[in-house]
Amino acid sequence: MHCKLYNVGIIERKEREKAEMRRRIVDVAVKMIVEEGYEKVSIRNIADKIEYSPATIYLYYKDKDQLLYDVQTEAFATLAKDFLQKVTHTDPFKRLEQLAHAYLDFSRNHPELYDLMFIIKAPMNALVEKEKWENGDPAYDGLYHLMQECIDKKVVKFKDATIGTLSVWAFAHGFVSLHLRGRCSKVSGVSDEEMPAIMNEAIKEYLRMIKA
Amino acid sequence: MHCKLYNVGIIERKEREKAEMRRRIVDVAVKMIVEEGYEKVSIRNIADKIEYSPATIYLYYKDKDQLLYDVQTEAFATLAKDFLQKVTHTDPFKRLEQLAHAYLDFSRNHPELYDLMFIIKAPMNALVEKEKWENGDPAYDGLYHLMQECIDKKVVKFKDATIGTLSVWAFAHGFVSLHLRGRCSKVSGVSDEEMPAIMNEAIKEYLRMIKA
DNA sequence: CAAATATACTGAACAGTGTTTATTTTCCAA
DNA sequence: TTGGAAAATAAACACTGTTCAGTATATTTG
Repeated sequence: MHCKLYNVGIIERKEREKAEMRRRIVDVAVKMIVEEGYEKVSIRNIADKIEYSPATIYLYYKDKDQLLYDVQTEAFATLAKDFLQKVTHTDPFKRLEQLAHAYLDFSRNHPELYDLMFIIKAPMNALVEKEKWENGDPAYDGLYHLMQECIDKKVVKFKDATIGTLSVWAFAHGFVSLHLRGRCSKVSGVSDEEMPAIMNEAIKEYLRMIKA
Repeated sequence: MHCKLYNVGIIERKEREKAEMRRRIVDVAVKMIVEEGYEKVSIRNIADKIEYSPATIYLYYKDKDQLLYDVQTEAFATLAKDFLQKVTHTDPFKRLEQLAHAYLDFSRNHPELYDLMFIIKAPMNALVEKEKWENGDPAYDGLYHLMQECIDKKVVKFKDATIGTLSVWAFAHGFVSLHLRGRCSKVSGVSDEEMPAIMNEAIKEYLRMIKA
């Protein structure tokens, strides 16, 4: 007769080992994405580096999208760390300025991670029939509450926090993504070298304009 | 002795045929990208539809990136048509408003083309060691000159046309691309259905803010 | 401890991708 | 008609994500 297999201690250890394996997979994927670029991240390359067969990856992740979702989680964690360290001011509008510049800095320091977080489709495929994007939510929420505070204290022109939040985000993301995907330089004499300076200038001007 | 091969008429016909083949390739690629999505566009699928072998494509295009660059050219041509039809006002600021809304409309009517034009990396790889992005240039130039006119007539707050142009473009593109790549819905209760309305609202508010 | 079974892992294959090369077919000029 | 240039292709190469049958390892049971 088939009955209780494995005692509780072993089950716990197996779960721990499963989690550890997933960690190893995600860690090596993050390393590869940062050091060699997103395009070099393949199941086979990951398998090579952790010294397992490619098929083994599929015992820990349903597909590559799910794996990349966990890599994205990691990327958002490093962004959160940046924010926590750099967004310190007590004045809400100054905090908004710090946040915007921290966002731009992150995109420059970790362009491949930024790509995975905000541009690449793959990790979002892991969200089908899920209603929340847990990875992006904390960052969005942080900006949203900051925006709400700015509205409450009447330091910005926005009336609606959602529109204010999305507007600031879209403005920054628009610049970053056009630049990352090579659409800015090579149009009418805007070179790649001058882009960071122009972006900073534009963001400053935008913040000046939304200021109440 | 080896001497003048092919008379002039035949050479001309051959060149015409070469151009016609490229047309067929690009046309079918555009059709596929619109009807089946960018991901379904492969050299083999294109070859199937034009009834040639995959290797033949490489007699007319160095690689897929070069092919996609020509598809992008086509996409920009349809955007230009939209602009020409919809951006008609004599007042420069109203023309700016028309342009912004035409841009958003285009992204909704042709999301896959928008992707190829402004997000996907591949077509830009065709530009290595080229200093100008001929595809994007006319659209950028149009907005730039419009912006310059707005600045000259003091109907916008911008002082620098480059920053003004890039700012408006980045703002619109930021919204469109975040939405297209599924980053907007599924964050803190912003659903996919309400996004177009929010985007219109945000653009209107932005234009109000840049107005002098 | 040995046998039975549940779990972990992998080699090999499948179906795709972009691209190259050797070979064949088609076309044109002498 | 024949020699040679040009055009087209079949087949292969080196990748990709993914699946599955079969092997190896762990763990529980008799």
